[in-house]
Amino acid sequence: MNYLDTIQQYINNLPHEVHQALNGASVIRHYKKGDLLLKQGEVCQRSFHLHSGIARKYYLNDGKEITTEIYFKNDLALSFESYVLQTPGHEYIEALSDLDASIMPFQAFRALRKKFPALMELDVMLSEYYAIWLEQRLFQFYTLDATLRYKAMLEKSPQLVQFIPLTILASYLGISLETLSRIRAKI
Amino acid sequence: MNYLDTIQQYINNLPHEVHQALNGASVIRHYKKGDLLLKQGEVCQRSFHLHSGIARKYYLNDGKEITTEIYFKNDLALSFESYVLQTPGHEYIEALSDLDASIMPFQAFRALRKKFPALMELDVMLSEYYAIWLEQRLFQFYTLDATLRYKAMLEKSPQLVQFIPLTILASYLGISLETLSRIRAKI
DNA sequence: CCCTTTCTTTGACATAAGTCAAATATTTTC
DNA sequence: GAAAATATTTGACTTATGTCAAAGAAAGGG
Repeated sequence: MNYLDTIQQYINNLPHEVHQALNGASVIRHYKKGDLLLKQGEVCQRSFHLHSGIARKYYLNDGKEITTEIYFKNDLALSFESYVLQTPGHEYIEALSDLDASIMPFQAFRALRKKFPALMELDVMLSEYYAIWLEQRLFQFYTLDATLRYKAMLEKSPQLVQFIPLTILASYLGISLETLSRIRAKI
Repeated sequence: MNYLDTIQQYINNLPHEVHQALNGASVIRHYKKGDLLLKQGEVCQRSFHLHSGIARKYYLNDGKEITTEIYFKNDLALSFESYVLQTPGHEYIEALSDLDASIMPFQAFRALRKKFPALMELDVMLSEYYAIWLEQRLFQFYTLDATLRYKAMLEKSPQLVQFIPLTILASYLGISLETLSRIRAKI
Protein backbone atom coordinates (compact mmCIF):
# COMPACT_ATOMS: atom_id res chain seq x y z
CA MET A 1 0.00 0.00 0.00
CA ASN A 2 1.40 3.39 -0.90
CA TYR A 3 1.49 6.35 1.41
CA LEU A 4 -1.41 8.10 -0.27
CA ASP A 5 -3.64 5.11 0.48
CA THR A 6 -2.41 5.11 4.07
CA ILE A 7 -3.37 8.76 4.35
CA GLN A 8 -6.74 8.17 2.74
CA GLN A 9 -7.43 5.38 5.19
CA TYR A 10 -6.36 7.59 8.06
CA ILE A 11 -8.84 10.23 6.91
CA ASN A 12 -11.62 7.67 6.54
CA ASN A 13 -11.06 6.51 10.09
CA LEU A 14 -11.20 9.97 11.63
CA PRO A 15 -14.03 10.32 14.18
CA HIS A 16 -17.34 11.57 12.89
CA GLU A 17 -17.06 14.84 14.79
CA VAL A 18 -13.78 15.63 13.04
CA HIS A 19 -15.36 15.07 9.65
CA GLN A 20 -18.23 17.29 10.68
CA ALA A 21 -15.86 20.01 11.83
CA LEU A 22 -13.96 19.82 8.53
CA ASN A 23 -17.14 20.02 6.50
CA GLY A 24 -18.40 22.86 8.61
CA ALA A 25 -15.28 24.91 8.01
CA SER A 26 -15.19 24.48 4.23
CA VAL A 27 -17.41 25.52 1.36
CA ILE A 28 -17.93 23.88 -2.01
CA ARG A 29 -17.60 25.99 -5.09
CA HIS A 30 -17.76 25.56 -8.83
CA TYR A 31 -15.11 26.95 -11.18
CA LYS A 32 -15.16 27.31 -14.94
CA LYS A 33 -12.39 26.19 -17.24
CA GLY A 34 -9.76 28.91 -17.29
CA ASP A 35 -10.67 30.35 -13.89
CA LEU A 36 -7.73 31.20 -11.65
CA LEU A 37 -8.11 29.80 -8.16
CA LEU A 38 -4.93 31.56 -7.07
CA LYS A 39 -2.82 34.26 -8.69
CA GLN A 40 0.86 35.05 -8.55
CA GLY A 41 1.60 37.54 -5.80
CA GLU A 42 -1.33 36.50 -3.65
CA VAL A 43 -1.02 34.74 -0.33
CA CYS A 44 -2.43 31.22 -0.65
CA GLN A 45 -5.00 31.44 2.12
CA ARG A 46 -7.12 28.48 1.09
CA SER A 47 -6.62 24.90 0.03
CA PHE A 48 -8.76 23.35 -2.71
CA HIS A 49 -9.91 19.78 -2.51
CA LEU A 50 -11.00 18.76 -6.00
CA HIS A 51 -14.28 16.89 -6.21
CA SER A 52 -14.28 16.81 -9.99
CA GLY A 53 -12.35 18.27 -12.90
CA ILE A 54 -8.69 19.06 -13.55
CA ALA A 55 -6.45 21.92 -12.45
CA ARG A 56 -2.80 22.84 -12.58
CA LYS A 57 -0.31 24.94 -10.69
CA TYR A 58 2.22 26.96 -12.70
CA TYR A 59 4.47 29.97 -12.58
CA LEU A 60 5.84 32.35 -15.15
CA ASN A 61 9.53 32.43 -15.96
CA ASP A 62 10.81 34.66 -18.74
CA GLY A 63 7.25 34.96 -19.99
CA LYS A 64 6.90 31.20 -20.24
CA GLU A 65 4.51 29.13 -18.16
CA ILE A 66 6.09 26.30 -16.21
CA THR A 67 3.57 23.82 -14.88
CA THR A 68 4.68 22.22 -11.62
CA GLU A 69 1.71 20.12 -10.62
CA ILE A 70 -1.47 18.80 -12.17
CA TYR A 71 -4.48 17.96 -10.05
CA PHE A 72 -7.30 15.47 -10.56
CA LYS A 73 -10.28 14.34 -8.55
CA ASN A 74 -9.50 14.11 -4.83
CA ASP A 75 -6.18 15.93 -5.07
CA LEU A 76 -5.41 18.81 -2.75
CA ALA A 77 -4.35 21.96 -4.59
CA LEU A 78 -2.40 24.73 -2.94
CA SER A 79 0.77 26.75 -3.40
CA PHE A 80 2.86 25.10 -0.74
CA GLU A 81 5.38 27.69 0.32
CA SER A 82 2.87 30.53 0.16
CA TYR A 83 0.36 28.48 2.13
CA VAL A 84 2.77 27.36 4.82
CA LEU A 85 4.47 30.70 5.34
CA GLN A 86 1.39 32.79 4.51
CA THR A 87 3.50 35.01 2.30
CA PRO A 88 2.87 36.13 -1.31
CA GLY A 89 3.67 33.31 -3.70
CA HIS A 90 4.75 33.13 -7.32
CA GLU A 91 2.36 30.46 -8.49
CA TYR A 92 -0.99 30.40 -10.24
CA ILE A 93 -3.60 27.70 -9.83
CA GLU A 94 -5.82 27.38 -12.87
CA ALA A 95 -8.86 25.27 -13.69
CA LEU A 96 -8.07 23.21 -16.78
CA SER A 97 -11.71 22.12 -16.99
CA ASP A 98 -14.89 23.00 -15.17
CA LEU A 99 -14.42 21.74 -11.66
CA ASP A 100 -15.90 21.53 -8.19
CA ALA A 101 -13.73 21.97 -5.13
CA SER A 102 -14.23 22.32 -1.43
CA ILE A 103 -12.35 25.31 -0.12
CA MET A 104 -10.75 25.24 3.30
CA PRO A 105 -9.40 28.53 4.68
CA PHE A 106 -5.89 28.30 6.12
CA GLN A 107 -6.89 29.84 9.43
CA ALA A 108 -9.87 27.55 9.82
CA PHE A 109 -7.72 24.49 9.33
CA ARG A 110 -5.16 25.85 11.78
CA ALA A 111 -7.88 26.21 14.40
CA LEU A 112 -9.16 22.69 13.77
CA ARG A 113 -5.64 21.29 13.91
CA LYS A 114 -5.26 22.81 17.34
CA LYS A 115 -8.54 21.37 18.50
CA PHE A 116 -8.09 17.88 17.06
CA PRO A 117 -4.57 16.43 17.40
CA ALA A 118 -5.50 13.85 14.78
CA LEU A 119 -5.54 16.67 12.23
CA MET A 120 -2.08 17.77 13.25
CA GLU A 121 -0.95 14.24 12.54
CA LEU A 122 -2.75 14.35 9.21
CA ASP A 123 -0.93 17.58 8.40
CA VAL A 124 2.41 15.87 9.05
CA MET A 125 1.48 13.07 6.71
CA LEU A 126 0.36 15.40 3.94
CA SER A 127 3.59 17.39 4.07
CA GLU A 128 5.60 14.19 4.16
CA TYR A 129 3.74 12.88 1.15
CA TYR A 130 4.37 16.08 -0.78
CA ALA A 131 8.08 16.05 0.12
CA ILE A 132 8.40 12.44 -1.03
CA TRP A 133 6.65 13.32 -4.27
CA LEU A 134 9.07 16.23 -4.79
CA GLU A 135 12.05 13.98 -4.07
CA GLN A 136 10.88 11.62 -6.77
CA ARG A 137 10.45 14.41 -9.30
CA LEU A 138 13.93 15.71 -8.53
CA PHE A 139 15.25 12.17 -8.81
CA GLN A 140 13.84 11.98 -12.33
CA PHE A 141 15.60 15.17 -13.39
CA TYR A 142 18.87 13.77 -12.08
CA THR A 143 18.63 10.34 -13.65
CA LEU A 144 16.40 10.43 -16.72
CA ASP A 145 16.67 12.20 -20.05
CA ALA A 146 13.64 13.77 -21.69
CA THR A 147 12.53 10.56 -23.43
CA LEU A 148 12.73 8.49 -20.27
CA ARG A 149 10.90 11.11 -18.25
CA TYR A 150 8.10 11.03 -20.77
CA LYS A 151 8.00 7.24 -20.70
CA ALA A 152 7.93 7.28 -16.92
CA MET A 153 4.98 9.62 -17.08
CA LEU A 154 3.22 7.33 -19.56
CA GLU A 155 3.65 4.49 -17.09
CA LYS A 156 2.93 6.24 -13.85
CA SER A 157 0.41 8.90 -14.82
CA PRO A 158 -1.23 7.96 -18.13
CA GLN A 159 -4.13 10.24 -17.27
CA LEU A 160 -1.78 13.19 -17.74
CA VAL A 161 -0.93 12.22 -21.28
CA GLN A 162 -4.56 11.52 -21.97
CA PHE A 163 -6.09 14.81 -20.89
CA ILE A 164 -3.40 17.50 -20.82
CA PRO A 165 -2.21 19.59 -23.82
CA LEU A 166 1.38 18.96 -24.89
CA THR A 167 2.34 22.56 -24.20
CA ILE A 168 1.58 22.01 -20.54
CA LEU A 169 3.08 18.53 -20.39
CA ALA A 170 6.32 19.75 -21.97
CA SER A 171 6.81 22.42 -19.33
CA TYR A 172 5.93 19.90 -16.63
CA LEU A 173 8.64 17.59 -18.00
CA GLY A 174 11.09 20.46 -18.22
CA ILE A 175 11.49 20.32 -22.01
CA SER A 176 10.34 22.33 -25.01
CA LEU A 177 7.09 21.61 -26.77
CA GLU A 178 8.94 20.67 -29.96
CA THR A 179 11.16 18.17 -28.19
CA LEU A 180 8.15 16.50 -26.63
CA SER A 181 6.44 16.31 -30.00
CA ARG A 182 9.52 14.65 -31.48
CA ILE A 183 9.78 12.20 -28.62
CA ARG A 184 6.19 11.15 -29.21
CA ALA A 185 6.79 10.74 -32.94
CA LYS A 186 9.74 8.46 -32.27
CA ILE A 187 8.43 6.04 -29.67
CA MET B 1 13.15 35.91 9.26
CA ASN B 2 13.32 32.70 7.29
CA TYR B 3 11.51 29.53 8.19
CA LEU B 4 14.60 27.81 9.52
CA ASP B 5 15.08 30.58 12.07
CA THR B 6 11.43 30.30 13.02
CA ILE B 7 11.89 26.60 13.61
CA GLN B 8 15.08 27.16 15.59
CA GLN B 9 13.29 29.65 17.77
CA TYR B 10 10.42 27.24 18.25
CA ILE B 11 12.88 24.61 19.42
CA ASN B 12 14.60 27.04 21.78
CA ASN B 13 11.29 27.89 23.37
CA LEU B 14 10.26 24.29 24.01
CA PRO B 15 9.74 23.54 27.72
CA HIS B 16 12.71 22.27 29.63
CA GLU B 17 11.13 18.86 30.15
CA VAL B 18 10.81 18.40 26.37
CA HIS B 19 14.47 19.19 25.87
CA GLN B 20 15.32 16.75 28.62
CA ALA B 21 13.19 14.07 27.03
CA LEU B 22 14.86 14.65 23.65
CA ASN B 23 18.32 14.48 25.16
CA GLY B 24 17.40 11.40 27.10
CA ALA B 25 16.27 9.59 23.98
CA SER B 26 19.33 10.37 21.87
CA VAL B 27 23.01 9.50 22.04
CA ILE B 28 26.01 11.41 20.79
CA ARG B 29 28.51 9.63 18.62
CA HIS B 30 31.68 10.39 16.75
CA TYR B 31 32.22 9.35 13.13
CA LYS B 32 35.39 9.35 11.07
CA LYS B 33 35.70 10.82 7.61
CA GLY B 34 34.42 8.24 5.13
CA ASP B 35 32.17 6.46 7.62
CA LEU B 36 28.72 5.56 6.33
CA LEU B 37 25.96 6.62 8.70
CA LEU B 38 23.38 4.93 6.49
CA LYS B 39 23.68 2.48 3.62
CA GLN B 40 21.57 1.89 0.55
CA GLY B 41 19.00 -0.82 1.20
CA GLU B 42 18.80 -0.13 4.92
CA VAL B 43 15.78 1.32 6.66
CA CYS B 44 16.63 4.78 7.97
CA GLN B 45 15.78 4.17 11.61
CA ARG B 46 17.66 7.12 13.07
CA SER B 47 18.10 10.80 12.42
CA PHE B 48 21.48 12.48 12.83
CA HIS B 49 21.78 15.95 14.22
CA LEU B 50 25.22 17.24 13.31
CA HIS B 51 27.12 18.94 16.13
CA SER B 52 30.25 19.39 14.04
CA GLY B 53 31.69 18.29 10.70
CA ILE B 54 30.25 17.76 7.24
CA ALA B 55 28.22 14.93 5.71
CA ARG B 56 26.36 14.21 2.52
CA LYS B 57 23.50 12.09 1.29
CA TYR B 58 23.86 10.38 -2.09
CA TYR B 59 22.67 7.49 -4.19
CA LEU B 60 24.14 5.45 -6.96
CA ASN B 61 22.78 5.63 -10.45
CA ASP B 62 24.48 3.73 -13.25
CA GLY B 63 27.51 3.37 -11.03
CA LYS B 64 27.74 7.13 -10.52
CA GLU B 65 27.23 8.85 -7.19
CA ILE B 66 24.59 11.56 -7.18
CA THR B 67 24.77 13.78 -4.12
CA THR B 68 21.37 15.12 -3.10
CA GLU B 69 22.09 16.97 0.11
CA ILE B 70 25.08 18.27 2.03
CA TYR B 71 24.96 18.75 5.77
CA PHE B 72 26.80 21.12 8.05
CA LYS B 73 26.74 21.90 11.75
CA ASN B 74 23.20 21.84 13.15
CA ASP B 75 21.65 20.21 10.08
CA LEU B 76 19.44 17.18 10.45
CA ALA B 77 20.54 14.28 8.28
CA LEU B 78 18.21 11.47 7.31
CA SER B 79 16.94 9.65 4.23
CA PHE B 80 13.49 11.17 4.12
CA GLU B 81 11.35 8.60 2.35
CA SER B 82 13.00 5.68 4.07
CA TYR B 83 12.65 7.39 7.45
CA VAL B 84 9.03 8.39 7.02
CA LEU B 85 7.83 5.10 5.56
CA GLN B 86 10.31 2.95 7.48
CA THR B 87 11.09 1.05 4.30
CA PRO B 88 14.48 0.25 2.74
CA GLY B 89 15.90 3.31 1.03
CA HIS B 90 18.30 3.88 -1.83
CA GLU B 91 20.47 6.53 -0.23
CA TYR B 92 23.77 6.56 1.60
CA ILE B 93 24.75 9.08 4.24
CA GLU B 94 28.49 9.57 4.45
CA ALA B 95 30.75 11.59 6.72
CA LEU B 96 32.79 13.97 4.55
CA SER B 97 34.92 14.88 7.56
CA ASP B 98 35.23 13.67 11.11
CA LEU B 99 31.97 14.62 12.78
CA ASP B 100 29.89 14.43 15.92
CA ALA B 101 26.19 13.82 15.76
CA SER B 102 23.40 13.09 18.16
CA ILE B 103 21.42 10.10 17.05
CA MET B 104 17.69 9.94 17.61
CA PRO B 105 15.95 6.60 16.93
CA PHE B 106 12.80 6.88 14.84
CA GLN B 107 10.68 4.99 17.33
CA ALA B 108 11.89 7.06 20.24
CA PHE B 109 10.96 10.27 18.49
CA ARG B 110 7.58 8.80 17.58
CA ALA B 111 6.92 8.08 21.22
CA LEU B 112 7.97 11.55 22.28
CA ARG B 113 5.85 13.12 19.57
CA LYS B 114 2.86 11.31 20.98
CA LYS B 115 3.63 12.46 24.49
CA PHE B 116 4.43 16.10 23.64
CA PRO B 117 2.12 17.67 21.05
CA ALA B 118 4.67 20.45 20.62
CA LEU B 119 6.96 17.88 18.98
CA MET B 120 4.23 16.87 16.57
CA GLU B 121 4.02 20.49 15.57
CA LEU B 122 7.79 20.62 15.23
CA ASP B 123 7.62 17.58 12.98
CA VAL B 124 5.14 19.36 10.71
CA MET B 125 7.47 22.33 10.47
CA LEU B 126 10.50 20.23 9.66
CA SER B 127 8.70 18.39 6.86
CA GLU B 128 7.35 21.67 5.54
CA TYR B 129 10.81 23.16 5.57
CA TYR B 130 12.22 20.20 3.68
CA ALA B 131 9.42 20.34 1.10
CA ILE B 132 10.01 24.05 0.53
CA TRP B 133 13.71 23.39 0.12
CA LEU B 134 12.96 20.67 -2.44
CA GLU B 135 10.60 22.98 -4.31
CA GLN B 136 13.36 25.53 -4.59
CA ARG B 137 15.85 22.98 -5.88
CA LEU B 138 13.35 21.77 -8.47
CA PHE B 139 12.67 25.38 -9.41
CA GLN B 140 16.35 25.85 -10.14
CA PHE B 141 16.43 22.86 -12.47
CA TYR B 142 13.47 24.28 -14.35
CA THR B 143 14.72 27.82 -14.69
CA LEU B 144 18.52 27.91 -14.54
CA ASP B 145 21.22 26.47 -16.76
CA ALA B 146 24.37 24.92 -15.28
CA THR B 147 26.26 28.20 -15.02
CA LEU B 148 23.43 30.00 -13.26
CA ARG B 149 22.87 27.10 -10.88
CA TYR B 150 26.53 27.27 -9.92
CA LYS B 151 26.33 31.04 -9.45
CA ALA B 152 23.23 30.64 -7.32
CA MET B 153 25.14 28.16 -5.18
CA LEU B 154 28.04 30.57 -4.85
CA GLU B 155 25.62 33.20 -3.59
CA LYS B 156 23.42 31.12 -1.40
CA SER B 157 25.76 28.45 -0.07
CA PRO B 158 29.36 29.60 -0.44
CA GLN B 159 30.38 27.13 2.23
CA LEU B 160 29.60 24.34 -0.26
CA VAL B 161 32.03 25.68 -2.82
CA GLN B 162 34.57 26.24 -0.11
CA PHE B 163 34.67 22.79 1.43
CA ILE B 164 33.27 20.25 -1.00
CA PRO B 165 35.21 18.52 -3.83
CA LEU B 166 34.06 19.41 -7.34
CA THR B 167 33.13 15.82 -8.11
CA ILE B 168 30.49 15.99 -5.41
CA LEU B 169 29.35 19.51 -6.24
CA ALA B 170 28.95 18.61 -9.91
CA SER B 171 26.61 15.74 -9.12
CA TYR B 172 24.73 17.95 -6.68
CA LEU B 173 24.25 20.51 -9.47
CA GLY B 174 23.22 17.78 -11.88
CA ILE B 175 26.14 18.31 -14.28
CA SER B 176 29.35 16.52 -15.18
CA LEU B 177 32.60 17.23 -13.39
CA GLU B 178 34.16 18.56 -16.59
CA THR B 179 31.33 20.98 -17.22
CA LEU B 180 31.63 22.36 -13.71
CA SER B 181 35.36 22.78 -14.11
CA ARG B 182 34.79 24.74 -17.34
CA ILE B 183 32.15 26.92 -15.75
CA ARG B 184 34.58 27.83 -13.00
CA ALA B 185 37.32 28.63 -15.50
CA LYS B 186 35.01 30.98 -17.37
CA ILE B 187 33.46 33.05 -14.60
C1' DC C 1 -21.00 25.11 -39.70
C1' DC C 2 -17.45 28.30 -40.65
C1' DC C 3 -14.00 31.16 -38.70
C1' DT C 4 -10.69 31.92 -35.34
C1' DT C 5 -7.84 30.39 -32.01
C1' DT C 6 -5.18 26.99 -30.06
C1' DC C 7 -2.48 22.92 -30.49
C1' DT C 8 0.83 19.87 -32.75
C1' DT C 9 4.15 18.57 -36.12
C1' DT C 10 8.18 19.14 -38.91
C1' DG C 11 12.52 21.23 -40.75
C1' DA C 12 16.87 23.69 -40.38
C1' DC C 13 20.06 25.28 -37.49
C1' DA C 14 22.30 26.78 -32.88
C1' DT C 15 23.92 25.74 -28.33
C1' DA C 16 24.59 23.58 -23.86
C1' DA C 17 26.31 19.92 -21.89
C1' DG C 18 28.15 15.04 -22.03
C1' DT C 19 31.91 11.67 -22.99
C1' DC C 20 36.41 9.98 -23.50
C1' DA C 21 41.15 10.67 -22.93
C1' DA C 22 45.16 12.62 -21.22
C1' DA C 23 47.76 15.99 -18.70
C1' DT C 24 48.36 18.56 -14.29
C1' DA C 25 47.69 19.63 -9.70
C1' DT C 26 46.71 18.64 -5.09
C1' DT C 27 46.23 15.76 -1.05
C1' DT C 28 47.05 11.81 1.63
C1' DT C 29 49.73 8.13 3.32
C1' DC C 30 53.56 5.56 4.67
C1' DG D 1 59.27 13.84 1.69
C1' DA D 2 58.44 10.54 -2.02
C1' DA D 3 54.97 7.68 -3.86
C1' DA D 4 50.33 6.82 -4.46
C1' DA D 5 45.86 8.21 -4.60
C1' DT D 6 42.59 11.67 -5.53
C1' DA D 7 41.02 15.89 -7.60
C1' DT D 8 40.99 19.23 -11.36
C1' DT D 9 41.80 21.05 -15.89
C1' DT D 10 41.87 20.98 -20.80
C1' DG D 11 41.10 19.32 -25.64
C1' DA D 12 38.49 17.05 -29.25
C1' DC D 13 34.42 15.34 -30.46
C1' DT D 14 29.39 13.71 -29.89
C1' DT D 15 24.71 14.18 -28.57
C1' DA D 16 20.53 15.97 -26.53
C1' DT D 17 17.78 19.57 -26.50
C1' DG D 18 16.54 24.44 -27.61
C1' DT D 19 15.08 28.10 -30.91
C1' DC D 20 12.91 30.04 -34.78
C1' DA D 21 9.82 29.53 -38.46
C1' DA D 22 6.14 27.71 -40.96
C1' DA D 23 2.64 24.45 -42.05
C1' DG D 24 -1.06 21.37 -40.77
C1' DA D 25 -4.60 19.61 -37.45
C1' DA D 26 -7.95 20.02 -33.98
C1' DA D 27 -11.06 22.48 -31.01
C1' DG D 28 -14.17 26.15 -29.50
C1' DG D 29 -17.26 30.25 -30.20
C1' DG D 30 -20.70 32.66 -32.38
